[in-house]
Amino acid sequence: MTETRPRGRIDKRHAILDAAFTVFAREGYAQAGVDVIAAEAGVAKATVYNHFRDKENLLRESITASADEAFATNMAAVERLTDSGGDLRALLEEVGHQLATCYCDAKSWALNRLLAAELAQFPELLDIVDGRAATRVAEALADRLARLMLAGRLRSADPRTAADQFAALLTGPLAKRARLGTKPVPEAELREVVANAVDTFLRAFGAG
Amino acid sequence: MTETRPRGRIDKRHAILDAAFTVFAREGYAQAGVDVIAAEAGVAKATVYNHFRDKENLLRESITASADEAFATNMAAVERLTDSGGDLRALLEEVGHQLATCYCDAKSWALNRLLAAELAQFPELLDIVDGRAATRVAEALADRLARLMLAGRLRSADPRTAADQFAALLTGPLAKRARLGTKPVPEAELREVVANAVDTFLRAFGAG
Amino acid sequence: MTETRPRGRIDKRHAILDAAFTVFAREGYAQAGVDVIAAEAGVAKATVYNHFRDKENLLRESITASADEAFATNMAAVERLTDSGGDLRALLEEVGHQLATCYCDAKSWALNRLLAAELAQFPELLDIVDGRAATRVAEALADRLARLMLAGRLRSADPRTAADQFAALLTGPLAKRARLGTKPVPEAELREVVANAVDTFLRAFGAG
Amino acid sequence: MTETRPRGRIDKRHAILDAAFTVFAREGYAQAGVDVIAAEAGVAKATVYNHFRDKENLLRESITASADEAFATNMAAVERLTDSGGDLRALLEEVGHQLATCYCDAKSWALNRLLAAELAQFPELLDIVDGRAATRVAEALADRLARLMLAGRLRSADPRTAADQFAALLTGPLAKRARLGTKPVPEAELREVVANAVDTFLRAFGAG
DNA sequence: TATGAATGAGGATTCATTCAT
DNA sequence: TATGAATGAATCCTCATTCAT
Repeated sequence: MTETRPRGRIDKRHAILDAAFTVFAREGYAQAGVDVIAAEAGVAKATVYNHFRDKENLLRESITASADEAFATNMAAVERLTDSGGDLRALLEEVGHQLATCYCDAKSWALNRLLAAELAQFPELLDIVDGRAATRVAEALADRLARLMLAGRLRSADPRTAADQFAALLTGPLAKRARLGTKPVPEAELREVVANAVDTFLRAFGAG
Repeated sequence: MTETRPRGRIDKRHAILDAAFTVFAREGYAQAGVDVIAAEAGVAKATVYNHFRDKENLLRESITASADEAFATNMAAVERLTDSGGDLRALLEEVGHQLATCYCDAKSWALNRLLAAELAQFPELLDIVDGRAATRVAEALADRLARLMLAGRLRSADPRTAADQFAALLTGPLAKRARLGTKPVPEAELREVVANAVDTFLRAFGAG
Repeated sequence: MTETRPRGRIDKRHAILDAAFTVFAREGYAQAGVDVIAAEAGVAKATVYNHFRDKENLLRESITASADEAFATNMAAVERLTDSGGDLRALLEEVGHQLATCYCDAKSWALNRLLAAELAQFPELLDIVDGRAATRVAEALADRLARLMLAGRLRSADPRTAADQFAALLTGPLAKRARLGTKPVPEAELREVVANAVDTFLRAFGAG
Repeated sequence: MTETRPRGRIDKRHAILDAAFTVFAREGYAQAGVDVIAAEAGVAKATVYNHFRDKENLLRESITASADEAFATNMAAVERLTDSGGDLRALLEEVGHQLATCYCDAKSWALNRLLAAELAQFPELLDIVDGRAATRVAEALADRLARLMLAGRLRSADPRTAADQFAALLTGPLAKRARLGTKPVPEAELREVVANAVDTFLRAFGAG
């Protein structure tokens, strides 16, 4: 009763963004109907237009929100890559596992597919996702690896290359096993992929 | 002049398939207009429907043709991975470069994006591409790596894991630099990616 | 000026129903274009679809409305068949004339032709027209004849048969002279048909 | 082997006409597809166009053939109305029954419905059917009734009116019971309708 | 702001018809 | 003549968007 309206506004905006992402991911931008999104959000079609000028803008905003969300979870994983002097392999596996879990989240796959789908039509979307999530996460990972190199826990090498390859060793095999996200990857497989990635990474970048 | 008509049918079918793939890749399945495809193929819209019952089927067939094409070029690359007793790093770099070139081909990116885009709507497409190209190429690569392991040129390891990781070390960094195929990768960068991939791969899987 | 909007909805619905019946009758269901109907109704094509889900449903509803209309006029005629103790022949001729006028109305012929036309495709249409108009009118006519029999003004006979035959003696010859409704029947001919029908009817069913 | 071709031509023409009438009656002119007709006739679509210039002409010709057929059967019935000095009621019932059987033939209903359906678009069709069947049969019936009047077996009256009413007393009730031809009329009902018609007819037109 | 109604532009698909063999 | 292929026009229906309340 204290905050009926200001809250309601925000809730509606959120509901629409959520619905939009869900529907866009499920049906693709062109196929997705604004009425479907409105229905899924529980509002009238015109309300969607009141909040987000047009369909294209709605896509942009829903992707932006989704990228921000992905950034937060990915960063949480990367930030755990802090040298506490313990077992490096165990640390990498823990971080790798957490990253892999992020990648395998349904919304993450959806974002990637949606991005790939609409990239040709809306190239700015890649800038949004890169600028808000992908590049920043990659840089943060490179930062952490650089510190491990400096600390002598990894051999000296280009940290960006190392970061890209670490990520690639996770996402490549995962994409295959998850059938681009259309199939859940069992925990055991996920751990295997992570273990293989870390093993190769350490053979290539391990100190000494 | 020698082959007026029987050729015509096949030519038309081919022209439509090509046009379809181009337009689907450029605009996405839902956005793509059958009239646009017909125009691009230089036939009447109804002719498209005579050859390919409906739009969905046209997508399936154009993806199938595209997968077959991709399979041929990728296999040509993998088959060069034959131990001639020479420098293994050079051999891997040559094969890696050829594979990387395949991946960076515009049609290859287009196929991947289109696949990602329509996967949610048409899951069978992934089966088509996997069954006709991806899995077969991966297996062939694993086969070649297995023989190198057997010959003692690589350490003993699971060849499928090795193959997946080799591919991942190429595609991951390439996807990033090519912005999922929307930007051409300069030859120098491509060579750098390949060199990095081979370097890491050899550190991880090299013999002795 | 008093009733700006709420009226608008209903007006539009009515306009569409009228236009639909006109166009369906003129061109047949399959040939009729929804755009033509919309234009005739003065609304946008999509508005037709907003009100009546699809073309088939629009046919059903427009036939229903038309049947209701026909029922009203026909019943008004039948209800005048009330024994006021006067000249029976004159009474029958008056009622017959009014019925004949109903039958010869352009909309009535149109309904019959449309019904015949689409019966093979949409058998339910006959149920609609029978249930809403034809059967009810025939029963009402039989009721009135039964009372005349009971009152001794007609000989005792099966009232339904008598009703059917009375109607047949009107519609049969009228259909011929009106060329199934494509030609107007001059008033003189109409009176002649009615007189002949009543004459035969009274010879067959007159009392004593 | 003696007459492969000349026969084949005629057979094909016939097959197409039959198929056309069947399909037109089943689906209506506009809805009927020329390919469907061709398929039903077992020929290629273009062959239909070789024989019958266009769809409209095919309709005209198939209706003409159908009208000729109907004329033959109806005339056979009317011609039995010959005063052999015997029981007039029995004679009328026999002829009435035969006529009723003609009317209740599936092709006859189909012709009537098709005619009603396309009358608005192709008014000449009514002239064809009238000129080739309806009017001629009605005139022949009037002729026979005139002779019965002259012979004193029926009272003197306008023979055309009598003929029209005799027909109407059959077709009216039959149309109702057959649901315009969509439902078969059991033999018992048919006999009842005929008996009622003859009864009324004889009360109205019987001698003395 | 939230909504129900209205719309115009567009898209998949069908079909009568023609052409070349 | 009989056919398979090709086509252009038409048609149903959808959908992003706007307007009036």
